[in-house]
Order: sequence, then C-alpha cells, then structure tokens
Amino acid sequence: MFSTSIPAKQIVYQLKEPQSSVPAAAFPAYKLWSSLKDVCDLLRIAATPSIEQETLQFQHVRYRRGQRIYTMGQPFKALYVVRDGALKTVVVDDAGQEQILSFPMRGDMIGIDGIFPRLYSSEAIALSDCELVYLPFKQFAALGKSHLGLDSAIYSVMSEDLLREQSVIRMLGAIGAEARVAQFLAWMSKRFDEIGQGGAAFSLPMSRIEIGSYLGLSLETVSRAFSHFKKAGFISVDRRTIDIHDWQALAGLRHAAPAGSQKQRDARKRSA
Amino acid sequence: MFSTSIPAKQIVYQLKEPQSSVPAAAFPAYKLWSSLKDVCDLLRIAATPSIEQETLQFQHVRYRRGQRIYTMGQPFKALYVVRDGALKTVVVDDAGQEQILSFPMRGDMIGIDGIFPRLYSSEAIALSDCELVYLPFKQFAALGKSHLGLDSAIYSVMSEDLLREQSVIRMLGAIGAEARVAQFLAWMSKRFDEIGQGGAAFSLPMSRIEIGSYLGLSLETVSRAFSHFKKAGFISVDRRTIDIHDWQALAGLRHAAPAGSQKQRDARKRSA
DNA sequence: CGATGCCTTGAGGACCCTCAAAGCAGGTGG
DNA sequence: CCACCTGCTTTGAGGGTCCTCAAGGCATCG
Repeated sequence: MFSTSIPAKQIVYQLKEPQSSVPAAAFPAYKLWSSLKDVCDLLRIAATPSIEQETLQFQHVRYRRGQRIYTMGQPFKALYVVRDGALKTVVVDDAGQEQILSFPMRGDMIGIDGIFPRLYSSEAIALSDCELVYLPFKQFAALGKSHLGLDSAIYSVMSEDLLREQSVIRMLGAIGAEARVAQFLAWMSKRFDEIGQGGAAFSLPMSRIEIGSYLGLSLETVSRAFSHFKKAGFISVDRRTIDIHDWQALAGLRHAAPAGSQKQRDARKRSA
Repeated sequence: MFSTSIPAKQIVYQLKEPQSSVPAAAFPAYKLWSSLKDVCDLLRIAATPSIEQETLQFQHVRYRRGQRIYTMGQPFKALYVVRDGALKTVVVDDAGQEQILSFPMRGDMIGIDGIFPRLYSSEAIALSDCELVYLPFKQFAALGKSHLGLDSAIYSVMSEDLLREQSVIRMLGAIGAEARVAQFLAWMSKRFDEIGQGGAAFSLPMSRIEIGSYLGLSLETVSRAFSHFKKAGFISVDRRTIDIHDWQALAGLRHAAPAGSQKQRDARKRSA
C-alpha cells in the first residue's frame, strides 16, 4: 500500500499524492546526498577525523506538504534527519483520535520510536515541503562500531529526545493553559533562532488545532492565549505570523500553574 | 555531598542516611555481581553466544526506601538496571515542584536521560528497598562494539523508553481523569504480572500523591477514582493493596476522554 | 498515647472545554 | 475576474470536570 523501500543507490523523488500538480522538477536540484560528516553536523554531533573520512553517502528525500513520511505499523527500516522544513509526529488511537507528539525541524531525528518494536509506532507528516536525510538503520547503526565515539553520539541523540518528551510531560502534568502556550512560543522562538530563521519573527508551520493537540488544549484556548499575549504586548499575531516582543515575559510564565497538580503543597519532604 | 563513585571492583553497600537503623547485614548476601548475560536477561534482550561468553561483571548496589540513586545536575557516570524493588524518577522545577516521570521496576533501565547532557537530568528515588545493577556507561557502551547485535539492543531499550513516555503524553493530553487512573491500574497489573508477583492482587509501592503527580491529577481525584472503581466492582482497594476483579473494564475505560482535547471533531483529514 | 503521614469524603469554585456564529484567506471553477 | 467553497481563526456564552480547601478516620512509630 505504501512502499518506502528505496532501492539502494538511486535517486527517488517521494511524490505520492501530488495534491497540487507541481512536477518534481519544480524543486531545485539542491544537493541530494549527504556524507556522514554532513549528518553529524546536522545533528550537532562533533565529528572526529575518522567520521570525516567515511565515504558512505546518505540519500536525501523530499516530501510535499501533507505527505506522510511513515505510518504507524509500517515495518521499521530507517531513521530520518530533517534538513529542511517542518513536520509533525502523531499517534492515532483506536478511536481515530490524533495526538501530536512533536514538531521536528532542522537537525531533529525522527523514527527512533520504531527501533524497539521494529515497527513505526507513530506517524510523521510534513507540515511544509521538506527535505530529509534517509538513514537505513542497519547501515547507520553499523557505522557506530567503526567510528570511535559515534555510538555514544547516537545514544546522545536518543537521550536528547527523551529529555524533550520529559519536558512535554512536565508541561502537560503541572502547568496551566496560558503558561503552556507561552512556553511553546518561547520554544519555537528559540528553535527558529538556532536554525537561523530569526527567533523574533517567524511563521508557525502548524495550525491552532495542532498546537492544541500538542499542548493538551482545545484550539480555542490556544487562540485565546495568543490574543491575550497580544493585548499584553508580549507578541504580535497575525494568523500564523508571530513577532516576539518580550521573550522574557513568555518564558517567565512557566510558573502560574493551576492545572492537573497540587499547587504549592508538600513540595519536598526528605531532607537530602 | 553525595559521591556515587564506586571504586572499580569492590562491594559497596549504598547505605547513606540509614533512616531506620537496620544494619547492612540485615540484607541477605544475595548475589552481588551480574554477568552481561544476566543483564541482558533482565532487560529482555536476546543473548547471543558472544554475550554469554563475556566475562566482565557488573556490580549490584542496594538502596533503602527513600534514598536517592542520583540527583539532578550530578555528573552522569552510569546507567542502572532495576533488579528488585520499585523506584520513582522525578524532575524538580525551580519552584520546587515535583513531577514524577516514571515508576521503574524490575527490568527497567534508568539514567538514560543523563547521556546527552552528561548530567543526570532527573532524580531517581527508591520507593522500596531495592537492588540495582550498576553499569558504568563507558564500559557498557564499549561492549556494544564487541558483541554483535548488542548495540542495536541498547538502541531498542532506549527506544522502548521513548515509547513509554509517548503513551504517557497521550494519556495526559487526551484522556479524562478516571480513564487515566484506570489505565494506570491496568498497567501496574500487567507489570506485576510480567514480574511474576501476581497481576490480580498486588501492593502499590507509591502514594496517592505520587500517582497523581504521574497522571497529572490531584491526590483527591485519584482517591475518588479508586473509590468509584471499587463501588463499580472493578477492583478492591484497601490502602495500597489492590485486587483487580475486572481488568477488561479498566482497560476499556481508555476511551471516555473529556479532558484537554477536542472530543470527536476533525479526526483525520487527508485520505492516505 | 500523642504525633505524623496517608487516605477518604464532602462542598464550592476556577479553569478550560463545548457549542455556536462570524470574519478572512486561499483555491477552484465558471 | 469574481462568486463560491473550504479550512483556519477569532470571540462569546454556558456548563462540566477537576482542583482547592477542609475535616475526620486509620495506620505506623517514637
């Protein structure tokens, strides 16, 4: 139904479900292969001399807005690193409910959650046209053995992902609605800044519904929070265009917690 | 203040802050070293012949109820695998708020979130007396190179942890209070069953507050949910002793969602 | 036996979801 | 080029879930 198999060394434009009739050629023939060092740079892994000498190349794949990179239940074959564009990863429960897990952007690795069950256990969908580096898992994992420190670096990438999820859990479990949205905006701003797209003014790649799903809120609550921050002068909002005027104010809203958890009770008991 | 350094090959009883004055000798001299194969068995990793021949041994460490295994910000040195007992992992925010991330039990690996930042980014605290296997990270990671398939297995363990966190996120983001508690009980039951402590009747190692923190609920809501399930005949509750009478009923409450997210709208749009 | 945690149960109210309507942008087709 | 449709966003009104506050029971421990 949806064959992701990419025959060993062959350029494949991933253009199923064209949706709009732009031909593949409409994409500039950017750069379709990455060396191991390129991948490490993307992932912010320090490259050793040994890594720089590796000649194995990894293919780039492109997706259009709305396309699925992989689907729940599909056999796990590869990891992907985002080179350009924005995506969402979601799980769909048996009732058809979508829950968004992350919004991967440049430098993020996706597909990790498929390693253990040997099946992708979430779906990745492109929010904008995007370009990914395709890493066949076996080949990539094998490189960990031949390059000193690369295995630890891969562990690091996975560990980082765990950390990111932990901060989401913390947010969902112990923070009020407005503070979640504020923190989300602060994160996005920081993220766009790192990527070099200007952290102060950017365009959100996702809808209010998607933000709501990610934050455990309804779309209306997200919208209202935006409006509130606008009135307070922290940001400007116009549709998906955001200008951050007061990053500190947003990041500072982390506290203000009325949701899910006991406010200021108990705190800590045992003295260390 | 809290030195975790364990001098290479030497038995160390971790018994700081005795709390109650039970001497170390009160513990039976169980088995204080594990081979790589033992560790793999614990982690449910298939052991290859090469792994069975590995002679490197890993030390066991014991902790008493209430003791910290590691603390946030402490330099990362080792992973631990739970051999016996139950723990909690928590993050503490700048306001002193605790948020519980997981309740590791036999077969779980902890400390993974410290790999990337080279600092433990959460705390692990023993809920009961327990016994862990101490895996110095460098030595352990190095084994991944010399044993075929072990590196992939380690990736699997980490990937599994990611999956577990994802299901927590899904719960916090899109499910009502009672359903969370129900699912929590169903999980615990399954977990105790796997460990061989009887999935139908068990004793919870954690308090209502801790369950609430994990599930993003107040302790009162947890308590009320327990009472409700008792009245409905799904379980018996007496303090921390739980008897599951109708596992299906609990697991079935997964749906019933009124919290955090849009109920039955939109669902899925683009047809695959 | 008093003190201390932990758990249960009740009453009131805050927060955020649900439902509803209207404004706007982009795309399609006449 | 404009009408129309669809999808996204904003804003308002009402109500439900779950938190907060409070009091009392029941174990464990010094």
